[in-house]
Amino acid sequence: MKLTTTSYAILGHLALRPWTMYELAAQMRNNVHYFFPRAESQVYAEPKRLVGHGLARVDKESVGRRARTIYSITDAGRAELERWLAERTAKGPTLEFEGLLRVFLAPLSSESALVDALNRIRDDVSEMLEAVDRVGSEYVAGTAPFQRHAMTRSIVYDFLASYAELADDWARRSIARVEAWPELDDEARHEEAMRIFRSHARAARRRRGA
Amino acid sequence: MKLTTTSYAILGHLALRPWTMYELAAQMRNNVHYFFPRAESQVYAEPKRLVGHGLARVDKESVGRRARTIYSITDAGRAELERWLAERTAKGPTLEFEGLLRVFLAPLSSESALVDALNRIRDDVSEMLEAVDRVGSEYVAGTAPFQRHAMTRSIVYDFLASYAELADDWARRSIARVEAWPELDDEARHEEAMRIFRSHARAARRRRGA
DNA sequence: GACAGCATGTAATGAGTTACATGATTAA
DNA sequence: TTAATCATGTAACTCATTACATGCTGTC
Repeated sequence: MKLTTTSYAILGHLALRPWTMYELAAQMRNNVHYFFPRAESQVYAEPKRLVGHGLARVDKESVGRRARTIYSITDAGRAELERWLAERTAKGPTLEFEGLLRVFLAPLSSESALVDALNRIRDDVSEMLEAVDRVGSEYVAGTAPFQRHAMTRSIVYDFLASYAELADDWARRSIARVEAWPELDDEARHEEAMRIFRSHARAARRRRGA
Repeated sequence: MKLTTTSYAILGHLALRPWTMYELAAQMRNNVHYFFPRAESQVYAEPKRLVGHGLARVDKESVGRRARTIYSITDAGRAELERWLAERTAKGPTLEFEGLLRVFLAPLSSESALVDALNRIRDDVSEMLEAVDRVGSEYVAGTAPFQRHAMTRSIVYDFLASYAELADDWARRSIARVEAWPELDDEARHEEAMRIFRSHARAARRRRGA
């Protein structure tokens, strides 16, 4: 029985309540999408495997002539999920960031391409910023679907919101830096870059001290 | 001719200077690993495809009886790379974060499992923090292999360092929050969570105002 | 009568990973 | 002479993605 992390993501959702795959796909899109993105086709495929392993159960219902399939967790599923949650995390966080690769390779192209890449990043981040904000205001209003889990959700939310804010702030200040380059000579530009390296080095020292 | 982003990552490195794949693998491990992670086997496979497309060239050298294969970019490769760099970025940044999924599902397990997951995250992040710090001090010392690209590299570095600092700060404060839970009643815990949501909502409003 | 949203998939493909294998060189 | 590092891959696999395809239901 080989389950993937995706399997446990779905199984975990089934432990919260039963879902149709359509609902679950929507839920994943709103909630875990920013730290565990999966294609919809996966969301539809996984539960069948879970059923095959006896970890989930299917119930057929219908709305008029349209069928809907409701999946719920079984006792075996709950046990397996608990086992997994007690396990040590397999993989550290990974980031995949094509835009940053373009910044990295920017000396090979033009400054305008660099600014374009940074602006494109801002567009992508602004979507995340909005999504995060939407979820946040649901919790503040007390209307979130899992309001009773507000404490743990606030931890996840704190990360996601901080991350999105950081990405946007970084892109903004970087665009400003690049736009200031034409006014600086080589020496001044280099010195300005060194300020960045040094400020993070200072932060690292503070961290080690604490 | 279908090239992947990985192809362009390699091609971009070849545009900086010729490399053996061994050197390049090491370079990727130190530099782009945190925003564009790829298995070593990929790094060895890609250049052959590039050669097949006429974008790179191989030269055989030898150190004693040991062969080394040096890859360099061709004019066609440089042109193709320029074309790609002018193109609009295909994919936004994505994060894959199993640890955060465990936090998300924490209500299904124990508080100690939650703290374990957060501590595991800190371990993973501390590696990144060290790696970033190592690279940063090379630039500060003026001994970095691509010192002449310090300006653009400082942009990439700024993101990576900020990100690692954020992740560590977040994990720390979250552990502290969870550890304070036993001293609070339900009401107080909920209120404490709401403070998090509200503080990011305030940040969002400021952002919209600006 | 049309369109947005509900609901569920399949087929083809592929990019990338894991695990392994091999051997030369150099510094301790 | 042992270990680290230089150097280069292959084979098998698998997880996941892209791109459809289909049809019902409720609402404007």
